[in-house]
Amino acid sequence: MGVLEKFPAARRAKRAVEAPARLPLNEILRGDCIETMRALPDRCVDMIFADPPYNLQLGGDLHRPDGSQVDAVDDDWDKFDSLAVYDRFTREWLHEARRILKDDGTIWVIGSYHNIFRVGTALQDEGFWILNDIVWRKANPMPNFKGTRFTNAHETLIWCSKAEKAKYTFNYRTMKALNDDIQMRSDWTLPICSGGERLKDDDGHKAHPTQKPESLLYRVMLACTEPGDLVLDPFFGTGTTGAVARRLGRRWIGIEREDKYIKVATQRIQATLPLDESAMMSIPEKKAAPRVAFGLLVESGLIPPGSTVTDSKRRWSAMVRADGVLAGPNGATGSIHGLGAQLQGAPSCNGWSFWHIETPTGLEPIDAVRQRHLAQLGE
Amino acid sequence: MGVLEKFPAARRAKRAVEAPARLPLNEILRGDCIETMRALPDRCVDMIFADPPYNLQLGGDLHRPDGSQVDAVDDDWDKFDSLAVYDRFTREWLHEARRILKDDGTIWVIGSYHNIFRVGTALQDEGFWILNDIVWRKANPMPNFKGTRFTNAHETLIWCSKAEKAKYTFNYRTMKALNDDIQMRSDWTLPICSGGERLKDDDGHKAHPTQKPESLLYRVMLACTEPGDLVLDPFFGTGTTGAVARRLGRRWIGIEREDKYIKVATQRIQATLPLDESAMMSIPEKKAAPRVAFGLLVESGLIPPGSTVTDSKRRWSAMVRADGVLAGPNGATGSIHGLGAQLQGAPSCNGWSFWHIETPTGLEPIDAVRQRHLAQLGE
DNA sequence: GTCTCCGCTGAATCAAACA
DNA sequence: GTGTTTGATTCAGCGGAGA
Repeated sequence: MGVLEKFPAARRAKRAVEAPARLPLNEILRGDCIETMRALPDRCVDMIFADPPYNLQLGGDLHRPDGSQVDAVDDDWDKFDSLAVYDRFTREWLHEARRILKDDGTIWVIGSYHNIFRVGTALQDEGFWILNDIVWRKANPMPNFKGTRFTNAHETLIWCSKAEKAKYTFNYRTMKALNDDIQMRSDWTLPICSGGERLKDDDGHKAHPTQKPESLLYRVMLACTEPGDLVLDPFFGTGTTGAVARRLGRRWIGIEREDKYIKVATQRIQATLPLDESAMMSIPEKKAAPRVAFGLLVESGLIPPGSTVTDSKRRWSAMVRADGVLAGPNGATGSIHGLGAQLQGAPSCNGWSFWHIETPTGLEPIDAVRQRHLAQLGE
Repeated sequence: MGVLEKFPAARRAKRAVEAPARLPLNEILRGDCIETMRALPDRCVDMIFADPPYNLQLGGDLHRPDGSQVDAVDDDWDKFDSLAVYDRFTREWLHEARRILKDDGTIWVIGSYHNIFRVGTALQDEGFWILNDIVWRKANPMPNFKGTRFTNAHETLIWCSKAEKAKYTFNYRTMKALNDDIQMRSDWTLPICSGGERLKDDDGHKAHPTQKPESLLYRVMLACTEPGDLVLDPFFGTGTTGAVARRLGRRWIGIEREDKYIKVATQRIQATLPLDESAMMSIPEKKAAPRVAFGLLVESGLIPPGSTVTDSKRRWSAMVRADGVLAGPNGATGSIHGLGAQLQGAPSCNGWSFWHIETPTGLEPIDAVRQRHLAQLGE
């Protein structure tokens, strides 16, 4: 388990090379999602976003567990039969999705209470590891006209890594920045897709019944992919995933069965302009900065040997030795981290923020010295 | 499907008589929930509220950034050997629950992403008919300390009738009144249980690791039961269900395995005073003011990435990045507030009034965009 | 008595690089 | 793989201490 955040350029470049040349990039593949995924190689996509059907009227692709064909318009088959059919369909496409997902990739699936519990169970059973369930709070849901239930005002997304210990990309800082510097929560309030964003067919009717808002895909992709990553959407519909991927400089593959949606999506994506790269940049993560050993600052004279460091409340102090080791009270010594932990009796400690040096304007964390040093290196 | 609302007094009276005299009313039954339910007769309760173990599968210790340790749920009752074992347990207790539920009764089950998909699947498989899934948005959830995921800020409740065509009670008007005369939605924002409501043991530690807030049960019971109805909670814990039932003039049965919880719950419920009947229909409730992050306007395309913002006198300008961060002159970046303060050399700055966008009619503060967005949300 | 500051806490599947 | 080292990481609400 681990988070890949702002990984080195080498890895990003590797990603671009990894994908076999024969992969159909930035294209809509026409066909059944399961069969079409079967034609794609193992471990070739960085993220999968899936908005599977949940009306159980899935057409001729569905078979009962015994193999017999299901007639979707035949309402004789009971609820349990239909649930079993839906489960089978879900497990099949998730199985293929898992095969073609890279080991450090993630999958997102969106649904409502009609199907999301089946999907979540199938995800866990296939070995995916749930990282979060996300609630999309619709700012403007359709009211419950009959007054028989609560207004169904949300949908649920499930976000999974490929396995419990798998690494995955999560752009924590970017999400925090997007939320006014407060951690992004698992509930997202976004308007439904309407107005000019809602695609219409030639008759002026909505082109697709469940077109998702671009803002939703925008947040998903900003959170869990890097520019250049490959995103697959096996239920492409009107191509919201493709449009947002193009806008954010991600590559994409769409799978869609119906020609009318392929037509609409193709036009839509062609009309979408990629963002300028400077506008796309995500927050540089601290983890990406080159490491600076404390000893380096001592060597450089930025923190001279023999100087004294204290914690912010001056409860403890220590002397900086020439080798970068701190000498604390009662003969205690250690690295900036080790001594800080030792004195506080804590399991661990970030010495960079714990220790401070005296300046004319007051105490300053030694991390500030490191940052100045880093800034100097960068020039 | 049908809703029993404002049913005639006759029906209410009938309910009171229906329950066999031998039913243990307003009592905590000590024992395993499945075995104990087996001893109850068919179709005897009007509602079931269940807060089963979540099967959290937590790993090692978790520390806050300040070094303190998170007091995690490590109780034996939350440990299951596998998902299969958990599923079997879930199906068994749901099967008994279904048997003792009246045909026009409803069941509520609460859970998190660890277990709720298993629960939802099992509910559907047992023949329950999902009416809504409800999201409890926690006003004050625990943050994600390591920055590895989205803050897990909600739990999910599933509300079911006994069958697709079953009648059930839903007090639509009560819910609407409770929500400032707007239909109650499927997402409820409520604080977690803390402060004086949180029960402590003799040592001053929390008596139960997962005590639910009374406000949650209050809303559930107001929505789906009538005074005099019988509510069963098979995982009674510290008795929130019993306390709220008593307060609202409902009858209750609790099932709990552990003596320490029974003891606490008994005291608690004895100390709970039933509401005056006239007071029973209203809840004072403060509505949280919606907070709109700048990034939300960027995501929504209201302020497109790449656009330029300036202060009112056009002394400074900055570019809006895709993540909602502003990129100013000389490589300076920051949030709308942070960069504004930085450029002015001020300790702080209200970015909403400081930054403006160009419009056909001149400069407009970005707060105006926010206000229009809020108006659209209708919140 | 009032206001401010500080500390504590909550159903959590919570690190990564290097030797 | 395993163990060690480095160092990254938090929000809202309540209540007690202190001004």
